[in-house]
Amino acid sequence: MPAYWLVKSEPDAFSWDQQVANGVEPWTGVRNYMARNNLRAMKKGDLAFFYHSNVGKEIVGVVRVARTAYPDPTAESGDWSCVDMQAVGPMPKPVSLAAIKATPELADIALIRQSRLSVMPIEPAQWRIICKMGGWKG
DNA sequence: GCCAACGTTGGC
DNA sequence: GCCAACGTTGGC
Repeated sequence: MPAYWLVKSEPDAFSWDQQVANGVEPWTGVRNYMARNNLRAMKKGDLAFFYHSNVGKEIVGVVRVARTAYPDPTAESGDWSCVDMQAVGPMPKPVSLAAIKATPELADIALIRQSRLSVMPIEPAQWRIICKMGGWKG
């Protein structure tokens, strides 16, 4: 059984459309220890929501971990990691931050509680609720 | 564009 | 090792 995650990207920097166009994409640039540790805990086949921060503020798609953590080639120094993400498909109905905040069952989600974290785990129950909200047929 | 939250840095 | 200053993220 796969684990579930949420990864954030500013669409101005790297958008869902680019992820889809590229197919498999290295998820680089994470420079936060908690987020890095989450990257390192990912297993091949794990699924993650792709969230657009700043612009859109909604979950727009689902990606799969295609390669587990390896040294981030974009890091000039330090002990940083990245994984490879593969686009699985778009959310039929993107799930907005406002909709997540308005859902009592999602009040504890890290997206709200730790708004600055860019890579975070998602509980299976939370994953199912968001999939339902977005019309995702997993 | 502002500002709150919060992680990181650096002086002591 | 503490903590103030600083920088960054990200919602509004």
